[in-house]
Amino acid sequence: MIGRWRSSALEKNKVKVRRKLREPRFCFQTRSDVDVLDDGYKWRKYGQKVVKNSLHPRSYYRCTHNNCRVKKRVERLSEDCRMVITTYEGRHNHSPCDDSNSSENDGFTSF
DNA sequence: CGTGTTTGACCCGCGC
DNA sequence: GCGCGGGTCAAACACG
Repeated sequence: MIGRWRSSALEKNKVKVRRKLREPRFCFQTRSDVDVLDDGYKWRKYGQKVVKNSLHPRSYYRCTHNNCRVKKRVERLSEDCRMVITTYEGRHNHSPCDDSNSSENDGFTSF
């Protein structure tokens, strides 16, 4: 069976994983021809799944930062292919164009 | 050579 | 208790 032995760290590391995901989710509806809107952050696609609500596949993006675990969910409307729903999950702990002047853990901790 | 993208499989929570 | 829907990860491939 040459499948996927994902049991690497899954054997006994079942603890602590899959937390509550309590981060607030910001949903934005944008009418654009492109799926991903460059808002200043870099996103890396980590999955794609088709849902019943939409006849189109949903794309899952993640911030490619070191200390940023913000997730972005891009869904397309079945009635309007040009309309995409961008759902931001979590909060960025760095500036959009992070370089030198980074806000880092400054005010986001209050959240 | 490195990073990003793509796809399939696996896991968990909820509904019936 | 079982089935289904939804979400995540990891390995391979393509492009810069």
